[in-house]
Amino acid sequence: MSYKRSFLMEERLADNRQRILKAARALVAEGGFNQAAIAAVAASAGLSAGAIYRYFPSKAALFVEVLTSAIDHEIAILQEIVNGEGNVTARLRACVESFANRALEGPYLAYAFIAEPAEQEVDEARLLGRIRFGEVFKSLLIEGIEKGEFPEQSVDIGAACIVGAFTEALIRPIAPRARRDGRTELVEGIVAFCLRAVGAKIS
Amino acid sequence: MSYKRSFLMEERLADNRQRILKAARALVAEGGFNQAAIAAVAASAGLSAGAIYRYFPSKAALFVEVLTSAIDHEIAILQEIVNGEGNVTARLRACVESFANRALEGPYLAYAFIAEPAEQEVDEARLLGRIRFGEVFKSLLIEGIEKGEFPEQSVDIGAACIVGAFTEALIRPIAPRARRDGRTELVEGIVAFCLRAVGAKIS
DNA sequence: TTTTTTTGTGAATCGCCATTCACTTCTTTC
DNA sequence: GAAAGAAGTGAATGGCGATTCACAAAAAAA
Repeated sequence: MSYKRSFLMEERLADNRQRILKAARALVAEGGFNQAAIAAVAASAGLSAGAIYRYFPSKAALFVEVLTSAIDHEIAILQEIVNGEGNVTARLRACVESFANRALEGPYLAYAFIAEPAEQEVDEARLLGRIRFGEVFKSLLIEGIEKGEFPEQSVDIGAACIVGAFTEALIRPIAPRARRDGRTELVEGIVAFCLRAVGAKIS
Repeated sequence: MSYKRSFLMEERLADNRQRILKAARALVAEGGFNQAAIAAVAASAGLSAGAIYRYFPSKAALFVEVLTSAIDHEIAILQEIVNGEGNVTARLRACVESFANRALEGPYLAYAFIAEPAEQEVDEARLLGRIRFGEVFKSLLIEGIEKGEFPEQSVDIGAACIVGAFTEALIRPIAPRARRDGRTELVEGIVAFCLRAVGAKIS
């Protein structure tokens, strides 16, 4: 009667799904969303174009998942830092540094995830991601103010500004095909900006 | 022999061109680049689709011009402030305020100009615009440091961060269709953030 | 093994718009 | 006013790539 997938089958399917996601991410990483046509993703994942649609309802859905899972990962890393040791200022610094360094690691990927135009849905996912990043910083700001490390200030706006600030500063060297020298200075500059901006004592 | 356009004819042509630009801007303002198909622009300008191509080589070129001229206008306003009276801190504040207020005035337009996905060329123009905005702030930063109003700092990075910060903070309430209450607070929050960030004395 | 259900294939379809172009209408020249 | 040139029209074209679909291969049920 009813069809029951064997365990191996289950696994193979799950594996296919993962391979599709991985292929998509890789293509985005090397050429942005443009390079990542369904046909290309399929080929790179060793499947046919049609098969993709057994795993994802649409191209947009696929890329939303690619983006979202990347963001999840990123957020997890930041969250770990936030929950870690040290005073708030140090942790804020660590967050910005960490994010910036990883972004500069894989330029195109970061560009695509931060700024490259894509379909509506992907864009919405991106906005959501930014908001989530904002939340992380917001929690730091709140803690910092509570502990007297930062002066009273609007945490919502501050959080958004921080995200915007380092995001923008990162995109410039990333976007076209800029060199990566001065990377340390860049990251340090961004960190300094953000720390001053929140009113941290030591800059 | 050779055809010479009468003065009236010249004028009518120039007028058409302007009308096309205006129509395009209006469409973008009300529905983003998506709403602004060539056919729609043409209709709205009282011309046929084909006619557009007598004035602009391509859709991209048209929108690049729309965007660029809007940016020019914006830059001119900021430049005026920069060249004006008062200490650097005050002028920086005025720039941010002025920009933010205008952006909140016409939400969709600002969104389109700051963030909405569009064709490659338009995007490049947008990046260029951001850089130009950056230059304006950079000049303020340099002056501020010279005059001792701001501490020593990386002006390039700082300028980029400022643009990113207020841009991001503006987009959140703008992007979907947010309310405009708390506008004053928003603008004030952004200004405060930026002033602290550059290390201005009074915040 | 045969039947049924699921998964995979990839060429054909389809939608979407910018762009073109054969033609009409208006301007200028003679 | 007629001829020649320019501007305007809008339906047809063209390209692109996501999505579908008729069919094939593979897996589970019988």
